Amino acid sequence: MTKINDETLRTFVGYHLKRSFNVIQSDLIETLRPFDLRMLTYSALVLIVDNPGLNQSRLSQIMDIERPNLVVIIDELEERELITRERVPTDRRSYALHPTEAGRALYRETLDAVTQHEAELLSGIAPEQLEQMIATLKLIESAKKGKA
Amino acid sequence: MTKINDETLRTFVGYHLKRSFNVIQSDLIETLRPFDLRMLTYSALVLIVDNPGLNQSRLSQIMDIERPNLVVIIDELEERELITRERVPTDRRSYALHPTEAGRALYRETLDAVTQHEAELLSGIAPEQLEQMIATLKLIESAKKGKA
DNA sequence: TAATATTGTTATGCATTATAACATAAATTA
DNA sequence: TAATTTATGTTATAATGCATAACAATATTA
Repeated sequence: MTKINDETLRTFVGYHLKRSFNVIQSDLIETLRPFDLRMLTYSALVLIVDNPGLNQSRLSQIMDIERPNLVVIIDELEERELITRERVPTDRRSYALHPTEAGRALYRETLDAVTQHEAELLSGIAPEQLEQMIATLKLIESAKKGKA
Repeated sequence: MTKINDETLRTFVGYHLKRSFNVIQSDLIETLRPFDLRMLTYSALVLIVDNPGLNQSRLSQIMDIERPNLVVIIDELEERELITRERVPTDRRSYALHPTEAGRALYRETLDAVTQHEAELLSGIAPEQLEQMIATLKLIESAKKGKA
């Protein structure tokens, strides 16, 4: 059971990002399981509650997924009566997405659960250290190259 | 074109991790494309070159993927004659994975390319700041809960 | 009005990840 | 030693994630 050498990969920031994200993702998946939500459906619900009336195009942009892939997510949320699709009078191509009362209730429940779980997972790390990391992560995020 | 509010999601460390990782991942995918390598096949190649003789079980552990999923990756690397599978005399169940000379050559080429691309992508960020972030990411990584 | 662009959708394919079941071989136990 | 259990690699299968092409309906632009 000799230890494996991953020092070469450790020279990459992306490797560290992926491995630490995996840890948080695993925890999040377990946290959301009792609510029968996956990461993407959860993100969509949160964004719809916080931005009532937005349409699917805008939502897919902020979520960084393609429009076709969002359709099934919205289908599921609508099927579960957590959100509604409403025709927009001024642009009859698009739907305005709104949360239902049940959607807002689930939002509150899950927000508490997710917040608590992440806080517990990261409880050994100083808040200022996390804040500083987030600042750096934002810099990386804004380093994005044009996708064309 | 009103701006979307994602402040709620921004309260989660995981959200920042995912978004910044997406940026690095996109860049990495483009960097590896000319070599006809994907992230997983690349990681496997690097780990095999750096740990010649390891078996698939150990490799799947460090790569955080299931054994069955590693098989196709190893198949591809072997098919391209970048690595070899050799029966281990002392344990005839497992294969010792070794890089070929072509595998080592590709390793050197890609390592240069990936290193340069990541450095360029992150050139606007102070190295000390990145180091500090990596230290925090390691803490998160080690916060992993038992998967049972 | 005619041409072009946008929104949401369907269909499709590929990559990633997880699980069950299995053959072979090794390790453990009775 | 014999029987049981465990480990390794494999196949098959399924769920999810993600990307592209093509389309109908509608809006915008030329």
